[in-house]
Amino acid sequence: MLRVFSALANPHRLRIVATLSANGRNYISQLAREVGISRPLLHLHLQKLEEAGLVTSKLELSDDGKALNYFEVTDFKIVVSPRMIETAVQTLTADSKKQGD
Amino acid sequence: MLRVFSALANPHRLRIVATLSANGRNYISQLAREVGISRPLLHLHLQKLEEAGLVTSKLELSDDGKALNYFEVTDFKIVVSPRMIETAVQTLTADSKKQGD
DNA sequence: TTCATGTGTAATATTTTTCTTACACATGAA
DNA sequence: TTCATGTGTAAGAAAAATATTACACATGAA
Repeated sequence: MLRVFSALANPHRLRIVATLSANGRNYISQLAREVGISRPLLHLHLQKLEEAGLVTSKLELSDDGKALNYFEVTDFKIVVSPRMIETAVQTLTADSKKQGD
Repeated sequence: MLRVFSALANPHRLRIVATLSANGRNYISQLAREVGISRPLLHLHLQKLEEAGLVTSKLELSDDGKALNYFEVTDFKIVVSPRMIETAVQTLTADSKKQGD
């Protein structure tokens, strides 16, 4: 939960999710051009989104032999409310860092 | 929106919301003791939660004359989905920092 | 007056996140 | 082979978030 909120607490990552949702699945290099950020940076953001379970990736071979890593958004639907947070907090560890979705 | 996600992207703040939701309104010093963090730090976190609209504060005079700043959670209910994020992203400014709820 | 309680905030670490730059490796086409 | 395209990641700089410490101020009770 904390991991999900952290993933969404960044303008680039919100745009990435929005773009993937609007335009459908895409591979890193192409998506980087569309979103307007560098590939290594996008790679980092996609990693966080994937760890949060908001996107998934699948490595595919293109016709001309390139290995393309395709990303797409998952069908998440999270209702955030005080009660929901009460429940979610119980899953936080003592050192309260990131952890199991 | 970004502001809300950022506010929730922290274990202390999640606990603060959960505590206020479970135990009802409370003033800073008392809440600091319950949550187990310093008062200045709690003050900072409450500020972020209030800017995000997740809690509200009200200054009150106690019977013995002390000025107590009471906080309570708002009745927020936010449904987070890819489509919702598509919409929310449109409200991001070019320099994409925090901004109007 | 002094103590215990409450309020707020400024200045300074400290820690995390974010971002850039550079490297290494692979494939098909020219 | 060289070029254009794709992949990944490591190292360090830069920026932002987090946390501590210390200060200032107020009130009622002892």
